[in-house]
Amino acid sequence: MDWSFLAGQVDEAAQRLLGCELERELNGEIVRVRIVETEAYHQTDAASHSYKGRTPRTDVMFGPPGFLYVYFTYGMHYCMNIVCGPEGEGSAVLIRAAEPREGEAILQRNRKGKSDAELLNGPAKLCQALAIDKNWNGHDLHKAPFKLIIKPAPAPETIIQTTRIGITKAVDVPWRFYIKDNPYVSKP
DNA sequence: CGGCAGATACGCT
DNA sequence: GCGTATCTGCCGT
Repeated sequence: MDWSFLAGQVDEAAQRLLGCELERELNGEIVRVRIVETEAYHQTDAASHSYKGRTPRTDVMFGPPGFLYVYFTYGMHYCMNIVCGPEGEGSAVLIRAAEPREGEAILQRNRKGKSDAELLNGPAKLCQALAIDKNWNGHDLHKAPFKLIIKPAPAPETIIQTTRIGITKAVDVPWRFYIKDNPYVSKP
């Protein structure tokens, strides 16, 4: 697979990831979801974990695209990022929400019986639904076993660009992107 | 349905 | 110590 579509500017990569599918294998069963909401984080951006430089925690963000940066927050939640941008630059795209495409029953089981629009409409919910935890931090998506793969897709119809959610620094940077009128977005 | 409190552990000061 | 790229349950409309 060619990862060059994520190697440019991180805000462009965040938009290219919209519409792409994530396919997850769980106990031999397939779960497939479509990304509908993303946020970009860059090392020159005070809201980014990479802002304070390369540390053991943020190291993977400075690597090449196609790796996962999974962090733990609020004492109980995981959030999943896809490392983007050129190697050496600390940038990644947070996957904030997705739309169920296949294996909805499995998502529901992982999400305490929630269904449809409440399965994947938030970064920590998405990780819970797809069973992504700290063991996935630093994971190389290029390599087998492919229990998680990403399938590129053409750009969706209309992309809305706005400010990011839940941050206290660089609050005006408009690096949140989502598919217009999509009911699976975390917060329209 | 909107607002608020509480949960809870880790990285960094 | 402190702040956090969040979610849930509980309260009131």
